[in-house]
Amino acid sequence: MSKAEDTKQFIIEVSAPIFNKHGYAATSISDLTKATKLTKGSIYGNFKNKEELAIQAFDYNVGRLISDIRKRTTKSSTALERLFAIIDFYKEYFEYSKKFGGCPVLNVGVDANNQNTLLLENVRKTIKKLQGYIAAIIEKGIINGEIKKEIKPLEWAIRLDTMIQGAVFMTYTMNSNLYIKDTMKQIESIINKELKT
Amino acid sequence: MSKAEDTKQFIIEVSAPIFNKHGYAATSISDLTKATKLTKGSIYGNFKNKEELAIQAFDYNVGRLISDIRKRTTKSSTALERLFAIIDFYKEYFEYSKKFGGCPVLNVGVDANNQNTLLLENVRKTIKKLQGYIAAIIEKGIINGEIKKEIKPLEWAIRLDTMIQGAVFMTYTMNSNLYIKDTMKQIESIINKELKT
DNA sequence: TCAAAAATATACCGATTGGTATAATTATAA
DNA sequence: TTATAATTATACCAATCGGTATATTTTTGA
Repeated sequence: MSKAEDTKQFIIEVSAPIFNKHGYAATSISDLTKATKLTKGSIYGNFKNKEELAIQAFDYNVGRLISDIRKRTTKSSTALERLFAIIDFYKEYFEYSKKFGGCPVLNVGVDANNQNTLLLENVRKTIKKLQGYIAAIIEKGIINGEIKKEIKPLEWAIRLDTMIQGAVFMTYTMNSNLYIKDTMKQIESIINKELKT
Repeated sequence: MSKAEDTKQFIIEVSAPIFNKHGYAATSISDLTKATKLTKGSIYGNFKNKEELAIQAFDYNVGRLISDIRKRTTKSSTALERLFAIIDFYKEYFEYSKKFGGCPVLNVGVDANNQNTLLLENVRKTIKKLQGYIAAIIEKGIINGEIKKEIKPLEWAIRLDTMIQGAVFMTYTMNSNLYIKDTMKQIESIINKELKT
């Protein structure tokens, strides 16, 4: 990586939690020059404008997030174990996601709505990717005979993802881990009662 | 109501959906003077500053929301019917909440986090009020013998509310009613299977 | 080593921000 | 009806906004 690519990556990494925490409109370029100790020239030399940087910052955040989820799940071999690995991951998500400045899917999803089409489109892609990933695990479970064959993979992936996002919102807004912890227990119970063969 | 009180109320009503849709930072005073066709003097004559107006706008939105939920639920007499009335209310929430500029609890909850303490505090009060309201219905259901006596009212009220908020987030972010509709069916199933005597 | 190229810093742009002082207008109560 | 008070409009403030032109510095490859 050249010096310039280093700088570009550095700007993204420093900007990502700031954008995520404060939102697009409430993050000024001067917030970013202060945090990076670089100047406007440096930032605008590496990014066309504020929007492009915000998008790359979001992509950086969700890239790390999805990579970490994959790492955790692929440690397990069976589909059910992988599902429970995702649940376990989200049990610690309140602490984990603080380094991003909060949940990027939730924050940018709400922030970009009615405000920034490109950012919103990237959030939607991320959600679909996550749901597709969970659906694939469920599908594998059905093939392996771990999960009931009448279960519709994507339908249940969406259902679980929706519950998780609700828990993340409540936990951050109320500043209490209670919501995530309880929801994850609830999901475990649902998997055992309704999905498991 | 005096002429001045009329103006104040008018400013709140016009500003409320704008703040909710675009967020606190992304809403400028000039956005509000354009929408109200009033001037800065008029707005600052009625409100101390932007924050005070944003808080009153939020309170106006959630006031209407909670009032409408109460109206719907008190039509029914039994606890179970009231729970299902709330579920039915949220089935139409995507269309219903558009007049607010989206869900005020979700939008302001995310927007105010790490940004505006007073607004966030009002969101928390609203969430607690809603959860308390649902818990009271469940409690009544237990007393009436409609709901299993081992059910913990507030625990389940929080659980249902968390699922609802997740569905609202997903529906708005993905611009699809699918999420709310499916989650409400899921909640109906949970009530029938786990809460009902 | 050194010149060309790339990256970063500086200085500036017009526009807009939230907010205020004051002038003009309107409502209110005697 | 009229004087007073309250409200709304106008004109302005310094600060900040996103962005750019250009000067300076640093990196790169021959």
